[in-house]
Amino acid sequence: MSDIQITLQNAVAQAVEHLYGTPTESSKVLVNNTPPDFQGDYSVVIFPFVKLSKKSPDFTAGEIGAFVQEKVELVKSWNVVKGFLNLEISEIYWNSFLQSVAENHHFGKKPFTGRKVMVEYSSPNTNKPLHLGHIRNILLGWSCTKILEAVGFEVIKTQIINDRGVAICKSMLSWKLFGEGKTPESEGVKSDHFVGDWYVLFEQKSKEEYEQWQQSSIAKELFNTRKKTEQTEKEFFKDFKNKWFNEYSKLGSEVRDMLLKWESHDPEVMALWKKMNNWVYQGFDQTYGDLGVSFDKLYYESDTYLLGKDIVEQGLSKSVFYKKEDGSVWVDLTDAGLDHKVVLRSDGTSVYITQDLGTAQMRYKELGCEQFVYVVADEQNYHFQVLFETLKRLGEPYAGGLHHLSYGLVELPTGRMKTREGTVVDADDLIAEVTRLAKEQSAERGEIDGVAMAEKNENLRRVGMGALKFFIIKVHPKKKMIFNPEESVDMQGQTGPYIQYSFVRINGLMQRIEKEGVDLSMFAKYSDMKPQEKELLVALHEYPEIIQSAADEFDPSLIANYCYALAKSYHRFWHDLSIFNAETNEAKAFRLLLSKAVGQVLKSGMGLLGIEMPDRM
RNA sequence: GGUCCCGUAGCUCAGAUGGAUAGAGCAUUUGCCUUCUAAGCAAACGGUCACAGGUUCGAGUCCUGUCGGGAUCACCA
Repeated sequence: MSDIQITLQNAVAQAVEHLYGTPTESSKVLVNNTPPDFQGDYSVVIFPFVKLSKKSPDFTAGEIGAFVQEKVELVKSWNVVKGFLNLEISEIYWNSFLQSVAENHHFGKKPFTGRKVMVEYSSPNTNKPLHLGHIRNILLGWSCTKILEAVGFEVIKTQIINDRGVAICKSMLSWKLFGEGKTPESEGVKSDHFVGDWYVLFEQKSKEEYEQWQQSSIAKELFNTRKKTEQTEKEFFKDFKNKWFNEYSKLGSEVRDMLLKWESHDPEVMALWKKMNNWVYQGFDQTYGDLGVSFDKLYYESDTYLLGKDIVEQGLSKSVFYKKEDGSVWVDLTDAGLDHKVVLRSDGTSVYITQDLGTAQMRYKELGCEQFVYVVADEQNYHFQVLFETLKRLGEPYAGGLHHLSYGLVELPTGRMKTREGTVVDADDLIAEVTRLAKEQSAERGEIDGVAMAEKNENLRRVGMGALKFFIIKVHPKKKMIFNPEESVDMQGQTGPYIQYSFVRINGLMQRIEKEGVDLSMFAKYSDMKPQEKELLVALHEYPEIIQSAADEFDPSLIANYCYALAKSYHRFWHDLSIFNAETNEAKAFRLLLSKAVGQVLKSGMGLLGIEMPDRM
């Protein structure tokens, strides 16, 4: 609710009490924006008061309208349509509002409140490069950090790196067996892709080994004795794959051996592990840089995977957890609609959730945040429900401030991306592709042919990335997304470049103001406001509320849709009205000031999405 | 089977706390650059808001059920 809407709510509530003698809670009064086809700026829904007035909706609206106009100076006029009271706000209000926006680069943002939140928005595995799914995760999370900052939080941006386990051992073993000492430099391959390639090779070699093994007499015998009725050989071996890898595979046993050596800190394995992970980090850094994101604090699973044992002890002593005869420890969450869940294995080792419990506690002690946001795909909804509920029962002080920003998976028109089928959309490829597209389209237009190469490249990089980022962020996080690599991302219509283009138009005006030294102070004498101008003012007016709801709901798509709507209104305004050649000097000043304000808000809003504005395009 | 999420135009998506005739973009068709950048503007076409009940002055929005799609229910991470 904006200040003016609250004023109107209060006035209506007063009117109802005064006219019909029944006190009404002002927050219950509905004050919406008036739809474009009607005259007025804000509309009050009158139906709820009809019971009190015992008169017709339109008559009631008239009585309330007269009272409100009397009471609130800023209400210039009112009219009634079918039970809706439409109120028009005076130019004085809009003019002073416009001036305050144009003068304030932080319009819509709140000052620092002293509150602190941690956002974990990337959790990559170190055995392969980042892909489109990671991009959605990272962009949503990054935008979320910007939005939380805008409402006054100090935000600690973190990533947890899954740098240990079977997966990275596969890459390591594969390189050790077949690598012949090759390096990313020697092969001229981006270093995280280099590591990923060895992982892929491992899977390939393992598949070959499995196929060969299926011909052995042991395999034939297993098939004949254990197959289910009607099961073909192919089906049987498909199901058997994990068991084979764990019990019969030579590569499988070598990987497990390597994992054990890693756990016992074998120097040779540790050296190899560090070497390969460093290659991956180098590659990740470049991709993060291209995406324009950064972190304040890094967590490595190799440091945290043993955490959580003491929290299990605490849980047992508080009787939040219970122990079975075999020594495993459990939590019973059935009364919260969840299930029984293991928190410690019978052999005393951690499971995934043990680690998360421990990490949460450690972070709280270390960072002192009151809120924690985890940006993780919706596959893990259940896990986070269990995690949060468990922390709550343990009485952790931050338990009320935990939030899982859950988002839907990115899918291809053919379904989920699959490494095995080679349908994974690689992050670096995609970034290169959108940049190429932006350059191609710019060349077709020829608008900035004369601009210096470096400046041109930077502008077009922003356009390409703007297209990609907007494409992803405009969709509500919890919805799954379809991405068609054939069509890639658009640059026309409801897109990032569309919004950037409206900014570029404004930027052109601002440069001209500077060159020609236009005096904007006479804007306040402009009184004949056009609908296209009012529409922009109303939109600007909503910006602070939009940021607040985006923060409350952890939903950057609200900002994206807002920016699009604002840009759309601006394009219409630009088309319909002359700005520099306006009818009067007052109109010219007003439109230029309005343009300036719109430009600032667009830049600010897109900044909350992690999208930079080009100067020219 | 239990729990959760989704179902809006041919396609991709908007539709705060229930409010006025359900909106954009893409695609298709058609207009608009001697005037501030046409990555733009305007128009046409396109809908039983999955279906059936219910709540009420009013339901795409809330409740119940049905049907479709997805996720998850490991001493995996």
